[in-house]
Amino acid sequence: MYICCMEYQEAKDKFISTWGSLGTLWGINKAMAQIQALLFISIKPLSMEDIMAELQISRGNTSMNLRQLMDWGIVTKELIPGERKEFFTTEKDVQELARIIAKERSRREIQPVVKVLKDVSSIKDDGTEKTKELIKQTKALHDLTETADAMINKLVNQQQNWITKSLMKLVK
Amino acid sequence: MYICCMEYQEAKDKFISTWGSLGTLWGINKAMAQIQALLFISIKPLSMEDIMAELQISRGNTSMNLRQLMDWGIVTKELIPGERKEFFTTEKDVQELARIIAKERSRREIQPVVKVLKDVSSIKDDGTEKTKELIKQTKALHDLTETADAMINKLVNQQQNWITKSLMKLVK
DNA sequence: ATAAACTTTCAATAATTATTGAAAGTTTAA
DNA sequence: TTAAACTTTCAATAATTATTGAAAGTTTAT
Repeated sequence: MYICCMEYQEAKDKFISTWGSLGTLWGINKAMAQIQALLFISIKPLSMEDIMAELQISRGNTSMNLRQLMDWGIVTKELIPGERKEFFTTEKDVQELARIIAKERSRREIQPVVKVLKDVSSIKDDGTEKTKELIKQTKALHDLTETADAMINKLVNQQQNWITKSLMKLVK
Repeated sequence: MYICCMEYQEAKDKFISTWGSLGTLWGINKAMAQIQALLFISIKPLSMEDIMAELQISRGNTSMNLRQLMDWGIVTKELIPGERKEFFTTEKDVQELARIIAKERSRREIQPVVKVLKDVSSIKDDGTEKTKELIKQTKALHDLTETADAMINKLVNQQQNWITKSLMKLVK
């Protein structure tokens, strides 16, 4: 029994810490990613106490990061009848999770950059070579960023269905 | 003429600082992203002095970040005949840039995570519900991450040719 | 071999970002 | 209304990450 639990615990810890450090990749901080990871593999909603105890983080930290996860739309409060405490769950479907994250990142980070690129690439061409280069390169970046963003959103919006599978074949 | 140059300078500064703060999105720091941005819109190779002066950063900082950009394969040294100094250029084609960045990020960050997810999802199923959940969820994440990574790499590897265009239509 | 011109390294410092914990705020039960 | 149970806020602090600058290293020209 000891062996069994060690195995589970070890795998769990490894998952949570890895997912936590991956946080930067999808633009969130360590604690936020770890809380999400913990909820993601939990078989029931967790309270703030549970999260604090599992991840060894303070009440304030837990509260603030849960709030952010809720702002992202990844975590939701769960009211359990007869319980005074609040409980939390995360979206369990990876497809839906990916969809939400892609949409939020696009809105928060990519769209503002696309706008700047558009503005910069729209300055008046005064005929100098450096201005021409600035316009040309920012325009290229604008088009690429917009296209990539659109494609990721489209892809992520598909259910894991025949479309994705056909695309995989086509792209291969 | 003053107006003209202000316009250019303003647009340039805006581009460099925006691209710099976007750095986190593709996993590099501000100075690194700014150096790359500066080179990206420059009409000729720049020396370390040029970069230091333009971005107002120290010699050491410039040196270290140029080195990292070279490690990424985004920036290359240019030897100019008769010049003692080293000059630098960045990849100017956005498609190629995207290809390099996607490949490097995949190698540096995504692959290690895929490996952990694979390991974690491969632990022995001891029959408990929590273990089953851990295995199920990390497996789902593994598949998603691997698929997404593969697709991004594939997409980014295409030249902006008929394939990409057909995909866009299909996915729309 | 020497010195000038240049680049790299790295310990010290600064800037930024994350975390804590206790006080203030809120909700519920009695 | 009060007090207990709980959550949020936020100034202080800790941890992390970026930046500096000067010393050490390298290359080239003479």
